[in-house]
Amino acid sequence: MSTFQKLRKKERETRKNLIVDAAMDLFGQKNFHEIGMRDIAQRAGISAAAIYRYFPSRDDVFVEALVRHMKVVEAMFEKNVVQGRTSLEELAMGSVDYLLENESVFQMMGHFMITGQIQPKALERYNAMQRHFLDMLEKVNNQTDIGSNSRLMTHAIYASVTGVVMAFKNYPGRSPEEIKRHIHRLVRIVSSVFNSGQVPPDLKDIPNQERLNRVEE
Amino acid sequence: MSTFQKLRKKERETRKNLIVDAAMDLFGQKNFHEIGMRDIAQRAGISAAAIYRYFPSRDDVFVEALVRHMKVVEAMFEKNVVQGRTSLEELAMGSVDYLLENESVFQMMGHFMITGQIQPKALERYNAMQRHFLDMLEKVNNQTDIGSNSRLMTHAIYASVTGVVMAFKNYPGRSPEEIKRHIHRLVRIVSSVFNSGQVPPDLKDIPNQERLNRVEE
Amino acid sequence: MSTFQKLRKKERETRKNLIVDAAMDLFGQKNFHEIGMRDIAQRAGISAAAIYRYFPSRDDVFVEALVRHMKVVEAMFEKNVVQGRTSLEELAMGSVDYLLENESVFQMMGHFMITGQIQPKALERYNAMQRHFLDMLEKVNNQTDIGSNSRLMTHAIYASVTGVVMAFKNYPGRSPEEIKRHIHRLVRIVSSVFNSGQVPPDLKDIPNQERLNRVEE
Amino acid sequence: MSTFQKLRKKERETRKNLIVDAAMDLFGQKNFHEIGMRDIAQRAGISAAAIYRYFPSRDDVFVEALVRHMKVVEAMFEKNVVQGRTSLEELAMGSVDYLLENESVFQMMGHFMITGQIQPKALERYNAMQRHFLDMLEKVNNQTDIGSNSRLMTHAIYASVTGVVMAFKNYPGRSPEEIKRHIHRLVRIVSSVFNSGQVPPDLKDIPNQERLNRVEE
DNA sequence: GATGAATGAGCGTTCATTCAT
DNA sequence: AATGAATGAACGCTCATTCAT
Repeated sequence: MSTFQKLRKKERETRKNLIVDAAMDLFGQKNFHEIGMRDIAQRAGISAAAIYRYFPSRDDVFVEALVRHMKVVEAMFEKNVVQGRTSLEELAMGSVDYLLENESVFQMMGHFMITGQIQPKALERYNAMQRHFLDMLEKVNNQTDIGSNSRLMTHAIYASVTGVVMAFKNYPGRSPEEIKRHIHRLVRIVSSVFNSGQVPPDLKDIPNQERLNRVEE
Repeated sequence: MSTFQKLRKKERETRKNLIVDAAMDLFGQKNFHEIGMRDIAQRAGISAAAIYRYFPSRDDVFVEALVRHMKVVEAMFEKNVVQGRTSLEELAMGSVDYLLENESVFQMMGHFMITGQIQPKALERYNAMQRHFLDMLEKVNNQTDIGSNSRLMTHAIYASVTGVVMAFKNYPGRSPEEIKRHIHRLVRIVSSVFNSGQVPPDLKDIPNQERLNRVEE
Repeated sequence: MSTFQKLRKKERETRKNLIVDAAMDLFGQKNFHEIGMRDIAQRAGISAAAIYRYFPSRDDVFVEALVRHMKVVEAMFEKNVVQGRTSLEELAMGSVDYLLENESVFQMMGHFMITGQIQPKALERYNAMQRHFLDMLEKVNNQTDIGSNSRLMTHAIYASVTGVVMAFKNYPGRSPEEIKRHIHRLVRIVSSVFNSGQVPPDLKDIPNQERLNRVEE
Repeated sequence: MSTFQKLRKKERETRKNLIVDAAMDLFGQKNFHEIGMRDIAQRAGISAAAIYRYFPSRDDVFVEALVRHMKVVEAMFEKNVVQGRTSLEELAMGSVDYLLENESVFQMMGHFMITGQIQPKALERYNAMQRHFLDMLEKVNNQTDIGSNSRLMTHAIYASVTGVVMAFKNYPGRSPEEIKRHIHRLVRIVSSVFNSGQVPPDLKDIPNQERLNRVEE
């Protein structure tokens, strides 16, 4: 590839970033379905039509935005998890803080969880990320041997921590600081009970036929 | 208030109910965002314009509908809770099933939780309802004395159960039956660990100044 | 139906007419595909959205416009044709004059002839009208017994007269009067040659198998 | 003009041809209105913007393409016409077949005939071409001396043949083969009646003042 | 001379909301 | 009180055309 072409490509990448950034900004302010192409365009300082030079459709802009964030979160923990230097609480707390500090990611996650409406292409990417995150969580979880079905426990922990943010992030009438402190407390409680609590005996291991079409993969 | 006025008011209340009933019905059929004023009007057998005699905007109709749904859930447990005949798991499982069976209630809850965009008046109603639900949960929780800050624990449980539904209700590529089974398993795990797990000592009681502006009310 | 309802219906019909009239006016100025809903709306003095209260889609507006004109033309000749008081030239000349005086009908006919793109519903109506017109023409034609396949001759005459208008109606650089005079001359020539000319022997009658799937019906 | 300039001009002509060729090719594949600048550009292997170096607007490209097509038709007959070896029927049939086989040529002709909207410069080209075609037709017509105003007759024949294609090319519900057969029959009828039919006496010769501003030129 | 980028205007259609009756 | 009518604003998207490089 010629230097000229490289420059072109880089420039193009830069512009894509501009658009995605604009979309992410807006996600922090409005509901997914309230964000129009014109909004994104205005925010990015270009015309709505110009977006279509970089993304084939509206959905693709959002998919790209989501994927970028996922990569950031993954990278945040990857190293420590692999080296076994992370506790469940630490991982949970880190994820929670990221969501608290990145309104748009929170919004996007929520949107996809709630509506379930997601393009196949986007779905694939989203799933891959979620699976990877669950893998990390499971690895950490396994270090604290609790002698029970680890994937199921992982799901429960994942859901609980997610739920803490979902349920209280926008708790009305409280300042961001109060909310953060409250969520932190709840995360510690959740981490603690999952570390020390007991699991129903029949859920310590999932029956075989259920494993075959496990929910998690 | 004259008898005449009373009659007026009652009639008005009846018509409001008709509209809300229509909205609630539609909740079971379509995505919350896909329900238009015309849909509600048609279902209620009136004109779209007439709805505005009773509700100032579309959102208000929906909030009202949501609140009614939640009252249904509360009523489901009220009696047993008061008589001390309900376990944490039972309460959690019942709530979860209701959300699973009422797609749009789930969607609206999520909508309010995630966007945080809700009109003050509607917010008040929503909060009152949520507080009442948390009260019930706390009452049940207190029956199992775990010697720790019960309101905080209640929040943690509430968040965890909520999170289980949020995170896995739309888990892609699974049938509703598989999802229901999976969520049930997770709810049992959550209930169990919260019943038997240990809480960090410093969170067993919240410092006084925090109590003063408690998050929950 | 109550008087009130009748009034409503009539009023509604009036408004529909307003819209159709606007569409027909525009047909005289622009190409079919250049006429937008906003154009029609502006011409009719209403908003674009209002049109959708009376017609389910853009196409339906045009279909309605076309059908109305057809009915007018049919009615023009019906009586005289039935009573056998019309000559070929008279019929041809009348049709031609109608097309010359109703630019929009000319445009619509041309549009449908050329693009062939027409909704099934509209197609059906258009065909019915054309068939009826050809029937009238054939009846007139048969009065002048020329001892040849009359339907085929009818098609040839119909096409020729149509072609005279198509080919010269917009002949550039001529005044409407000049054009009208010229077209009239050509119509007389066409009528005359068809009345007196000879038809190829093998086309005096169409072979049977061809009749079975005759083009004309 | 310098050699350098000549080369320039020739090169320019070559590129114009490339573009027009592309447009002509596309005529065979899509509806005239569906062909965009990008389509033409892609086909020609250049950028859309580059077309504007050679043609001021989209319409100009199309007019040029149309004119070229017509030149092809003229060339088809030129030689035989000059040598007096062509009959009216042969000429008509050849033209008709060309239109049947080149859908978009037919569409564009119709487009110009019906809308009458055409830029002056393009109009000039179109007219010149049409005049030339009428000249050929007249020459053939004159070989069969019918003792009448030949230009008027030529117009009538031209219009009739054109009309046959217009009226039946898109006759709905018929296969292209059926349509072709039918049109051929009609062309033969038209040719025959014009060869043998009688013309109204007063049209055998056009009055002088009319000749002065004859319609045909 | 040629191109990638950009854009304004436009498309048909929907919908919550307002208002005269 | 209730309604039919009306509308402005918005939707995602396309396209001929312009322009800096």
